[in-house]
Amino acid sequence: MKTLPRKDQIRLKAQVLFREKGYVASSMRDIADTLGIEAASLYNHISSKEEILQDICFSMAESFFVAIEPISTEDIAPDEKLKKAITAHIGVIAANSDASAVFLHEWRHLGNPSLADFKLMRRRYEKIFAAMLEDGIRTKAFRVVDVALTVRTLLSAMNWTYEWYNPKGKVDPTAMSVHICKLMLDGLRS
Amino acid sequence: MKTLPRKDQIRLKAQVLFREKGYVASSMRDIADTLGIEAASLYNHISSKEEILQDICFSMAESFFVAIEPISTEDIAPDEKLKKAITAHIGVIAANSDASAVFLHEWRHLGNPSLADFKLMRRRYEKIFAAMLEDGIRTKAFRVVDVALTVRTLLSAMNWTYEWYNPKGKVDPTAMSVHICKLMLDGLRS
DNA sequence: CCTACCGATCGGTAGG
DNA sequence: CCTACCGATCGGTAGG
Repeated sequence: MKTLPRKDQIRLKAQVLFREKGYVASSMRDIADTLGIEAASLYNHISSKEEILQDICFSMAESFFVAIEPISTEDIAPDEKLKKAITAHIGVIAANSDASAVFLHEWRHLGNPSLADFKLMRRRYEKIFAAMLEDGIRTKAFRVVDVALTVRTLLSAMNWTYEWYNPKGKVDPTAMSVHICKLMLDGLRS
Repeated sequence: MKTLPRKDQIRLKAQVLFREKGYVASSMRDIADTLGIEAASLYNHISSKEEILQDICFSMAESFFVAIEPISTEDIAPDEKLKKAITAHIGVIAANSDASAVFLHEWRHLGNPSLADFKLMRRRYEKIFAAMLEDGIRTKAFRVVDVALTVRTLLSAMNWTYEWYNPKGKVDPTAMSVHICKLMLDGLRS
């Protein structure tokens, strides 16, 4: 039961506020209140409000890459690989639902150069999924689809799931993953 | 080439700003600047900043209902009905991409009672899609799925499309609809 | 970590 | 539709 470093406590509380009210509408005083200190005291641990947002966004990006990259290089069937990737992605979201919400919605309030870096990382991440789809198309495991469009649809289908881990988990991550895998691979038709 | 009423001009300019910077980060002075007037002058046409957000959110909600409700009562096969509904929904987004972005992301900055009304409308809208899925499951056109979960996945798969009608339309709405219909009904597997 | 405070900006009003 | 202005609040700093 070790107490976290103050900086981590700040990020954790800020995540919840940023998710609930949005980054811009959350003030430093709001964050300080949740910690029982004055707003000015926050600046002993962080240098700016935006630094908190940066920490959240980039550490989440890191988590997604760490989860997905090893899978992308595995030598398994395309449909199995995609399933593992979907499951891993949703697993990261489920384990960090507040941070995921912030990562997904508040990144645009980053200033440059962080904003440009963030967009590049996102493109890199999309390309990993694109490569998995292209592999599947080439080996005839998947039908021919517009890859860019399918990647975006797939990511959107996964990225709303943080909402279900809101206050208390309604559905477990495994069930979500199984559902989305099946829907994306085989569709709704019986 | 009739000039729009000032109030509509305000909403149109605000849509673009709210989409780009978010509702909270967009000031009344920002909006006034795009119209070449002073911030104080806006209050001759609207009563508050939030009223603009309300107008955008509720007029979009209205557009979605107007598009989807007639389809929901048609007497056609479940898969055809779902296709028409997806096409109609994406059509509304494509025709109002700025307002759609605001509708989808900024609604939470509504105050009560608007916020509560908005959430109710959204639930009503989800139920229309849920009923279409349940019909399909009952008649064996669709396989048995978790309906609530599938509705959310489907809506998410459709609702990112406003991004592709950003500055200039990259893809036409018809292509987007065909793609998403096919993916949702038959999946990725060949 | 606090007190005390800064300049900037916010949504909005009064009065014309 | 403008000038002039309001109180509130913002992110952040100085100094201890």
